This record gives sequence, structure tokens and C-alpha cells, in this order.
Amino acid sequence: MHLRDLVAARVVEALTRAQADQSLPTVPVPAGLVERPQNTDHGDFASSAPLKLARTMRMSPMAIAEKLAEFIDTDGEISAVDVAAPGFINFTLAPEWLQEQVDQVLSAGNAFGSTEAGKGQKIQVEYVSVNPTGPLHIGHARGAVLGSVLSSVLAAAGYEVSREYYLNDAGNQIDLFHQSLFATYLQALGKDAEVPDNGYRGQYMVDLGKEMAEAHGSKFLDMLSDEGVVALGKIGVEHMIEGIKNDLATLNVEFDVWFSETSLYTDKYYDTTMKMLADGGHLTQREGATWFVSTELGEDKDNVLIKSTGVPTYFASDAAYHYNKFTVRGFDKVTNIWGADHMGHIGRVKAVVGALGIDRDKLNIIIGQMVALKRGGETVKVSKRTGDIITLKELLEEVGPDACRYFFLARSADAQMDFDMDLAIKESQDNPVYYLQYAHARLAGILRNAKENDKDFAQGDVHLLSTPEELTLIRHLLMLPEIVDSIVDTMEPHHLPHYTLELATAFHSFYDRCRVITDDEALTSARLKLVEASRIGFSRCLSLMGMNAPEKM
RNA sequence: GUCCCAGUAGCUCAGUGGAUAGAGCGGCUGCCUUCUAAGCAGAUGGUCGCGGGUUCGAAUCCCGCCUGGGGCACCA
Repeated sequence: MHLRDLVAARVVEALTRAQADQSLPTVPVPAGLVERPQNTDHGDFASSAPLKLARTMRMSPMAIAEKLAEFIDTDGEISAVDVAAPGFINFTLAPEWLQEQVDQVLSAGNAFGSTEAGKGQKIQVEYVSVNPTGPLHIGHARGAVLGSVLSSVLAAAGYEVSREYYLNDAGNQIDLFHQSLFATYLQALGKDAEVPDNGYRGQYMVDLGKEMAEAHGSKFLDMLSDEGVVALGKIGVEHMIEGIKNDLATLNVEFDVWFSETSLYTDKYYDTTMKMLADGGHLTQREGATWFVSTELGEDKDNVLIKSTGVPTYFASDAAYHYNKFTVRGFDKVTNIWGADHMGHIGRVKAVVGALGIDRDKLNIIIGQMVALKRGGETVKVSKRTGDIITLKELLEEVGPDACRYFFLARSADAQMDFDMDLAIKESQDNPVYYLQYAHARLAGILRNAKENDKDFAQGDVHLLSTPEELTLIRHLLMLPEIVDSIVDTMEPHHLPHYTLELATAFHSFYDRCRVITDDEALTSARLKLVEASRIGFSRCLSLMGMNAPEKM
């Protein structure tokens, strides 16, 4: 249980006692009793419960506040409870208790910040899942960063997390890729060939065709034409997947499972799913195609599962995929991170999940909004088909993975953003990322200095940490578990970089005002404890965000 | 046409029912013989897109409108 819950529990407990005592009328208790006030003059926590209860209790908010405050004990973590107009109760944390938490952080070590909000629950986060028909571009990076940070935070909250990439390794687009590659391969061999009309025609396809020709010669020409296209195509797809994996690794994004779409068919999950939908009366035949009757489940329109050609749609695969996630693999929760161009799929996928007898609220879909790329003040149109793209690889070479991650992470997923390359490159010189990393480097520097001077601070007395800067730093440090829980609660990881920035401000201010290593041995030891605790905090935040925590800068 | 997202400081964005709306960057003023100045301290900067409504209280919730973006295929 994190600190805010602890204080909220005290309010509920006090309210219960006041009601049992008949000091306050017995009425239902509203939710959200305690918050962090934005103005620090109002204490560490505030409750607006009296304002919320005034109507149902038929009393003035101030009278409720006064009465309720009497029932709240000032001991342990709370040193003061104050009533403020028009009906707030403000709580102040006890300096002694704050000081002692430094020892608690030290004993928690790298587990500091972890909570138990998701204990015993299996959650899957599926992200990126880009077709292996081209390199990753800047828009994909946003989903990649979101997914990887969300996964890390979920794990910190005690969830058993599985990070998954859904690989579309069959179907129309793959066929088209095969044909496109065969064409550029032929061209590389000096033959006449045309990339199909809707095919993939970027420079990367030309390069790949050349590479294939150099590595394999005319080998694929000698096969029957279809066999050659497929054989070459498979090698090409493998090549694209390797490239995607490399780019993601550079961005520090990893997966536990690479799930093959084809396996849904070879392992019969597709057949099982279609049968379940048929048995449930969710299917109908129309114009030679098989439709999912989603209109009966409140959707705008029905959706085709099997085309009149007999070929299943992407949506059919998706139905089988979600059946597999929930029913076969038994995830308690599933989060899909999709691009804005998939917005229209949310309703029907949720509908089909419900039709398969699964609680549709277990499926959470996060939409990463569009990233418009700007360069030299111009918006660059991104299209994989025409090959007019800024690849993730190029982006990482220019901006660097840490700055790139921060840039995407600090914005909420549902806000569209302009990624101004010029600005991002410029900012990489003087940028919030360095502000955070510099804090870690400074902390590491102090600890290095202490070691060189043989300072052993194990016996340091944390009660000597009494300046406003020290206490402010401790206060901010202790917010981490709350941040972790609130990210899990809202599924919005963008709170983490903002919190880390505030923590860095508290630290830099402390660094400026409180010299750590001095002739005062006792104070030095106490401050070294705070420095080590802070280093643990920064290291955890940076690692959750997938960023480097440098020892020196 | 319809559904979804966004509109907050010069710029990029937080804040989504509470007290005087915040941060970073840019611009302005100070601060390096001391563990890293990639830093600190301070000042300046806002009709929270517009208009109604609900509420003790609205940037936050409801309705309408304006602007920008996206979704509405037997594509993925």
C-alpha cells in the first residue's frame, strides 16, 4: 500500500469512528478522499471529504472538517492535521518519519518503487506488431516506447507481464511483398520486371533485391516461377524481421513472445473460433462472404470474416488471436497498443471478444495518436508503399535512443504530436533527458568521491537530515510507488517522465544547498545515506523508462 | 455525412471536479578558489478555442459551435 492509500485509510477509519460515536451522521462514503495538493502550503496530502459530504450530511463543510479532524490521530507518518476553509483537511508528514524512510529505501534497494497492485495477475502487452514488409518508421517508435515502458511499470506493480509482437506473416501484404521483391531481384539481375501496382517500392526494396541477387545469383530464376517468388520472399521477410529486431534493440525495446499469425491457422485456433462464433449465432452468409453480425452487438456495421474468395480477412485472424490470448493462454488482462489508423477496429474486436464469451473489459486498447514528422518547417508525408519515409534507424542515428524515448514518452498517447527533427536534434544538446541523467551522474559522483575517501555511512543517523532541501528530496522520492500505481491505474506512462523531472529538480536544489562530504562526519554519513537512496530512485525511474543511467557525464 | 482524439504561457506539453492553473525550452536578472554550471536562485509571461448549462466549486462534467488530425473496404 502506498502513502496516499495509507492516509486515505486513516480518513475512512476516522470517519467510521466518528459515525459510530454519533459525532457525524452515517452516510455513504464517497471515493477519492485524499489527494496531493498542488500548493505545498496545504501540506503533503489534503482531503476534500467534508466538502463532498456536506450535502448528504446536511452540515456545513467546516463543521464536518472540524469534527472529522478530531478523530484523526497525529502519530506515525502524520504530524499535523489542519482544517482550512472552505472545508479541507490538510495533512503534514512527520519529519522524523520522513527521515526514517531513507533507511527504508536503502533496505528496499532496487525493489524501491515496486508495489503489489497487480500481484497474481497475468497481463499481456502487445505492441508494435508492424508487418514485416518494410523498415520501422518514426510513427512505430511511439507505440514501441509506450509499450515497453508500460510493460516495465506493470511489472514493477507486481503483474506477471508478457510483451508480445504479433507478426503478420501471411496474407495479401506478404504476397505483395514477395512479388515486389522478386521484381527488384530480377531488376538487379538485369532483367525486365515491374513492381506490382500496389507493391512495395521504396529504396530499401531495391537494395534488398540487389543483396539477394549478390548472395543467391539466379538461383530463384531456375525454379518454377511461383516457387521462386515464395522461396525468395521468405528469405526477404526474414531479412525484414531481423532489421526490425535490430532497430527495436537500438531503441531498447524488447519482447518475450513473437507470435506468428500463421500459427493461428496451423494450430486450428482459427477453426475453433469460427465454430464458436457460428454456434453462438454470430455468423451469416451474404453475397458469397461470411459475416460477423456485429450490428446485433451494437456496432455500426457487420464485418466480413471470410471473403467470397474463401480467404479469411485480417479481422478473422484477429478474432482467433484474441481467443488464443484469453481462452488458450489465460491472460487476466490484455492491452493492445495500436496506431491511430486502427481506431476503427476497436469496436469490432471488442464485440468479437464478447461474442467469444470473454469479458470485453479485460481487453484494453490504447491508441497511440499520429506522429507528424516535421523537417525544416515542412510536414513530411509518411508512406511505406511509396518508400517516402524517415526510418526509425535514421531517427536514432540523429537523435539518439534516450532522447527519442523521452520525446515520445512525455506526451500522453492520445495527443497527436509533431516530431520536429530539427528541434529534437537541437534539444538533444540541451534537453530534459540530460537534466535527469545529470542528476544520476552527480549522485554517482558523490558516492565515488565518498568511496575514494573511505567514507563508511552504514551507521549514519538519518535524523540529521533536517534542511528544507533534504526533506523536500525525501518527500519526492517517496512518491514513486504512488506514481507506479497511478500509471497502472490509468495506463498512462507519461506521468513517469514528469515525475522524474520533479525529482531531479528536488535533487539539484539539494545538491546546490547541501554539501554532502564535509568535515562533519555525522552529517556526511547521514547525507550519504540520502544520496544513495536518491541514486536508487533515479536508477529505478530511468530503468523503468528504458533510459541509460550514466555514472559520469 | 458520421464516430473518435486534440485545442492551456512565444514554442513543446503536463494538469481531467477542489484552494493562487504548472514544467521544460527560448528571452530577462543574479550565482562557479568548494562532491560535475549539462547546475542553482529570481523576475517576466495565460480571455485554459468560443458560447451556454450543471455544481458550494469547472481547464476538468453536459449541450452547441469553430479549428486541426484520424476512423468509417470482401486492405492490413
